Amino acid sequence: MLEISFIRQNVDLVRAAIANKRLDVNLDDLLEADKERRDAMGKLEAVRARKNEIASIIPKASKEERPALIEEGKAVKTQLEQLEPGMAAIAKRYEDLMLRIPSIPRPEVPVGKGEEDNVEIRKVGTKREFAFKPKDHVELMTALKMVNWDGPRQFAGGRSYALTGLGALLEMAVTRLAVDTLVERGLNPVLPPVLVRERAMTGTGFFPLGREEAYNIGADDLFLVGTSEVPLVSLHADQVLDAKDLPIRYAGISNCFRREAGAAGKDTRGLYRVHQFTKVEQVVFCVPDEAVAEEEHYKLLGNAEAILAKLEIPYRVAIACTGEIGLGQTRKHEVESWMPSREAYSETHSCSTLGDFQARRSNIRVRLADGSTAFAYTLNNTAVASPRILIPLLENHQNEDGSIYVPPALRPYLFGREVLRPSEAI
RNA sequence: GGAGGAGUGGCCGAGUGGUCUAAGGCAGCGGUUUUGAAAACCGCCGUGGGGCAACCCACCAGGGGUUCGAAUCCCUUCUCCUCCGCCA
Repeated sequence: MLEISFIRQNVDLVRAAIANKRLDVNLDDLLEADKERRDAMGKLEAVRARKNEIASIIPKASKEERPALIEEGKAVKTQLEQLEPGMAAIAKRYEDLMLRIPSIPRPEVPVGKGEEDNVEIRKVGTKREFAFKPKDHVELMTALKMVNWDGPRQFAGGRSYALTGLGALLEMAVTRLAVDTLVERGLNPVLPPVLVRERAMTGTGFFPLGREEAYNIGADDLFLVGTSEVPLVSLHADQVLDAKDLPIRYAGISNCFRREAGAAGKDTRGLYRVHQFTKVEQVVFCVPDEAVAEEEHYKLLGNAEAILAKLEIPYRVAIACTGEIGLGQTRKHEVESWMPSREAYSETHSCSTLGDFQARRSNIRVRLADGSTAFAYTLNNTAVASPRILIPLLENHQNEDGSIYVPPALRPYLFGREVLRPSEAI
């Protein structure tokens, strides 16, 4: 969410952000609603002022004066009752529009429409040249008995799966490797709730635009989160943080649930795009200072890269163009891991700065050194998301016989195994 | 799930229908004093909105109601505490 006075004073900037982020909200509607709201508020407040005035005069008035004042008070009350529903409707329209106004992308973000306009920053590691025909993760995992495909798709629906045996251990291994790496780097691990109220979804910017993407537990008015960013940011909703305690850095570990509503029929093979997955997510709260936020942003990116290095996965880093960054994001880097079966670098991590966009919606403030308050800045980045990360891990580390090389960093979490072999599958 | 109690500014806390325009304390900010710091003293000090300004409006967990007037009374939702029940 942006500040309305900022929007009024920077109409062109906001208009450009809407166009560049390819959103369809109409800024003129908002400006009109704002004008209407202020006009209506002026009228309403004048009546309320009179109401308050009468209420304060009555106790001091003589017995003779009172009846007339009470009569006027009643009239004023009737007037208020007539004005208030209109005011509520105007305010509702204004608020609905405000929730759809994006944050302003930072200057370094390239203007563009889609993925093809993202700008590659660097490639790390070298794509492996196979001396044999590499298998994809579906074949590899099936041979290693790492996954049960058919059962879940029958009883739980499309895009469902069950990780079994070494598959289950491997997901826990990459998860634990990521958590341990982050804890060593000063992040505080959190196992948060994944079932949340609407306020948390709106407060973090996923609603109203992403409503179709979330599972709704209708009977209890709760939603399953698509990322632990939602509960982690909400952890400090309605709080005033002390600047001395910042930055706060969390490592959230959770299951994530996504309906993939706009992706019907897309990436249906294997474990690339699924409805439920496990993710370790980094979330940071810092003071509202662009330089500090930038430093934190690159630290988060560095943490993700350190994990990929331990997993020995080749990847590239790109800065996402305006058309590819979300409503609240002011800057986003994607980390894309090399996936041999897709013959492409595909997204496994997403590192974002949101400025005070989420903090305004969630009412997260900071008390600064001079005693004043301001909205905090928030940032987040994936550390590891599984099973998607298993795709580059298994495909890049496969041997001709279908066995899998285990990078040393992962071995302590896999009973010391250096190789996973189909013949030893559990 | 049942019964009872509670929710007031960054924090603690007073306030049971009318100068509440929310006491007081702590914390914070500015100053005096000091070699420096602490202490003491003086001043400032909730958030948001409207207005050039004087000033006005809203907010006492959320929503609704009663009243000329609500932090205060009523209904409802949420959260916390105590006890009981059920359950991992």
